[in-house]
Amino acid sequence: MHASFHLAADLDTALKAAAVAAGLADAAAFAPEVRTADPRHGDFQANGVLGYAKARKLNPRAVAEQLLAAVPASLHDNYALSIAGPGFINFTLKPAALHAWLRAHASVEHLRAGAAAAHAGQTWVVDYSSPNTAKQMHVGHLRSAVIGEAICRLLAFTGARVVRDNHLGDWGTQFGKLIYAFKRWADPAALATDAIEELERLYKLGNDATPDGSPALEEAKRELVLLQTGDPENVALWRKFSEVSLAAFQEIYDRLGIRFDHNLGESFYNDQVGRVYAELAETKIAEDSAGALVVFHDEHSRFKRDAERPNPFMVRKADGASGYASTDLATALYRTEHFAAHGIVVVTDFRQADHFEQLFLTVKKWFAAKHYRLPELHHVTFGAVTGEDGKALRTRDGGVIKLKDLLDEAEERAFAIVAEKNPDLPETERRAIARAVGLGAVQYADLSQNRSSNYVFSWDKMLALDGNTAPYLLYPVARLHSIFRKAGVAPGAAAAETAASALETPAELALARKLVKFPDSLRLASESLRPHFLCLYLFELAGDYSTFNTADKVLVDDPAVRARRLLLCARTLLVLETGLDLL
RNA sequence: GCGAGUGUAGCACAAUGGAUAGUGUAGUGGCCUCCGAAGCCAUUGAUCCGGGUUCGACUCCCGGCACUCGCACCA
Repeated sequence: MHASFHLAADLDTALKAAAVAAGLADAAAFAPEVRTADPRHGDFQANGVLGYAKARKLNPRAVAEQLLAAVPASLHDNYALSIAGPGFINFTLKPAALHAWLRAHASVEHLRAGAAAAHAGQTWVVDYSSPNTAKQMHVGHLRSAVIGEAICRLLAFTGARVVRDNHLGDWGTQFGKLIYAFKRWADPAALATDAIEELERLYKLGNDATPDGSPALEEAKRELVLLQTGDPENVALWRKFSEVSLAAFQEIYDRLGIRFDHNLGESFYNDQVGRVYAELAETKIAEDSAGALVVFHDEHSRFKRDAERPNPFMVRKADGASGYASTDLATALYRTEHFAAHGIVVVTDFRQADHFEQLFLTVKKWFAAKHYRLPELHHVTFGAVTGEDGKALRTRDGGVIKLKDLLDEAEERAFAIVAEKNPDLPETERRAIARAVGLGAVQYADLSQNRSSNYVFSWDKMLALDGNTAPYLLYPVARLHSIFRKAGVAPGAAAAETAASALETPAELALARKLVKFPDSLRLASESLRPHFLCLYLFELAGDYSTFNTADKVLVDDPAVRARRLLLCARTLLVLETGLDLL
């Protein structure tokens, strides 16, 4: 039945053609606005008739009738069409069409093939996680990593070449301080056992020992100059800091299923900021202000200069040093030129919104002046993680929670639950389940909401066995595998599926209707860079499956009924596993 | 002070300008000789306030209020 993957997109195309065929005035301007519908009304609905008719003083119901009369006959094979209310067009898939969709989408390749249209042939650079080296990752680093990775997977699944880039904070004054502290107080034994922990201790020592105006700070600055001018000892130390840090980060990334293509930190752009200065000065985009090189965006009400708010975008500090604005500018250029990025996505918390807005404004002016191709620029923001009291999440004694400890606790808590619910399982299996559920719960809890406000962290809620949580989604996966074990067939075995009879019961039809909407949820999630649309879809699918599973027994004696229910089970399992794999 | 983000049931969240604002938790009442009850079914309860645009507004615009955050050499 389906030439393409998106039923909504197909309907949109069909209605546009129908508008022309029906000879509607100004048919080219008609936008059908097809979207998934509330199941009470059908599977898809077209809302565009209302606006179109209103603007031209036509009766919307009459326009809708003209459209339906002009629609290709083949559409009626697959859908029941109706006009409702003031002029909505409703499309309800016929059971045979649902059945055909199920038969046609037998593997993840089938799902991927159609989805690839959204970002086909494009290169997207995604900048996420991006911690500072010489410090451990803490709870504040969780969201960028989790959200960024989900966005990468969504873009890749919809056809993009994705460049995962970890923009490490590995350069700047703090490394002078760290070297200063390292040379004085480094503990070789501690370095051998837990290097990142020791580096972090030295980092704090270095900070505390070098207050403004102190001789120690001057000494730390000299260490930094030595580093920047290639002093072998300091360069070697700095390299060691990076290596130790990356090794520690990778342990976390492994647990979260993240593997970066590049770790192009700020240091990588150290020798590229000169070009930024030169081009911004030459094009008069940047100007001198109190000795610093800055860009003003006066034409933008938000960044307009006034007595209270100078609002500069500081490209080069008065002392000649580069700041993060300059490296970020160089980074944007590198990603555009070297990776030929069609889009750049930066995933950081919302507090950096002003910075990135000014950065993007500057990039636009700069690229336009130099006739560089401008990629799509997206800043994906999210709120802070807070405790249940609404304040920043901290340990009991007020310290910062290490990401490693948080992930450990997630696994332990999940293990306790698994041990209680399934005491009969062997230890190794309980551990494996606990890892999947615990880590999955942390990631899913983060992805399932689209909050730019703060995110309240609650162990009880994220590990709850019901509600929009990872355990709730993993449960039907386990049950489905169990059913196929009992049935003695592999999910998706083609021979068994040909025997399937027509879908019949309300629960079967509801489940099938949900399954065919998977592509639309992917489109929504990937185009808006908001993974929670996919989470919501999977949650609803899991619910429809549970209802089906309770209402209709799969392993019944009638071979045709059994075959069609196994077909439904196979596709549910496929979509659930494919969807969860993207998160 | 200026700017940004966020305000949806007791709590936590959803709603791509569409039809009667969805879900989870908590509360109440049902469902296991039956493929995993980590489940299912039923039920009570909400758009911060005031204007505006629109055939239609949680959504867009204007003005308040509340909370969080950002405002020149840290990233």
